[in-house]
Amino acid sequence: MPELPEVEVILQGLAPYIIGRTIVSTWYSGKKLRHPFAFEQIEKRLTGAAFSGAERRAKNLILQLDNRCFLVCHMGMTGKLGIFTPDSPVHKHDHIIFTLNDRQQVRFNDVRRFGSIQLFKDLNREQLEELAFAQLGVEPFSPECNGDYFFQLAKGRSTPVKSFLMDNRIVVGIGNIYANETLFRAGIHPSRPAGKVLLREWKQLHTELVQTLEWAIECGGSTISDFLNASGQQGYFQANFRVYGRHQQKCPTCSREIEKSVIGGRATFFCRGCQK
DNA sequence: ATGGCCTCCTGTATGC
DNA sequence: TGCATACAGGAGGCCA
Repeated sequence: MPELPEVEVILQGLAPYIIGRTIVSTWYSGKKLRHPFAFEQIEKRLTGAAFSGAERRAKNLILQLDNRCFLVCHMGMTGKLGIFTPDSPVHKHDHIIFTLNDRQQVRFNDVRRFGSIQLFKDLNREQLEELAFAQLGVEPFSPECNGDYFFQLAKGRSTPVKSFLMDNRIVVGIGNIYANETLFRAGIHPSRPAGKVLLREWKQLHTELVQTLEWAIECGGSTISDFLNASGQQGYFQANFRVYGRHQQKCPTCSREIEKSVIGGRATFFCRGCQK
């Protein structure tokens, strides 16, 4: 589910509800998540602490507390963070609930449990970056992410350009949906070796990438099966998909049939006519 | 170093 | 209707 736009949408929806609020109590289902949930430590360190900031890094949501602690939330495939009132029924796959001093609750729900919430303590933002995110590539919206950057890193690489785009050591936040959509919009065939993509094509691809991600955020993200924002609403960028999930349908540009293949074990959609 | 495959987990869709 | 199987948005680990 959540790629960069969806995480951004959750962030924007969540932040106004939590900033300045204090954690009163924490509940944990006890079920195993992608990374162990340090329940006892979190209860001990965060009870009484207030949220002082919230930001997105790659597909992580970083929630900053006012006592040199951070909660790093990753949604995995099916994770959701939402705001609930205490009387709304607990869902089957709710795993973590923070109750705040205004009685509202932040609930982490994750059917497949590929997501996680991790505690980082006794450090500042800079140290968190080194500790948790040192291996990550550039943010798509940052100035250092541009056509030249892609071109330089892709030199000599035979990996398909789609896999290259989804490699978070290169650039973060791009999952299967936005890799498919961006490559279509840039006119680049997903299985082309990354090293064979020309500089001008990388520049075009970068432009399309930024525009697609921005547009998706404005649309509230993409809801394929179960993405919901922090208020429980669906996104509608899926209405603007041009290739993702549209195999055997006509290409919106040239009317050829959109094809489906598998690259790096992931469903891949493309138009042979428009993407070279 | 690189690229490809597998796995964690549950729910849903598909085919027999 | 029931059952088996494939597949789904992420990402890290393993192996060649």
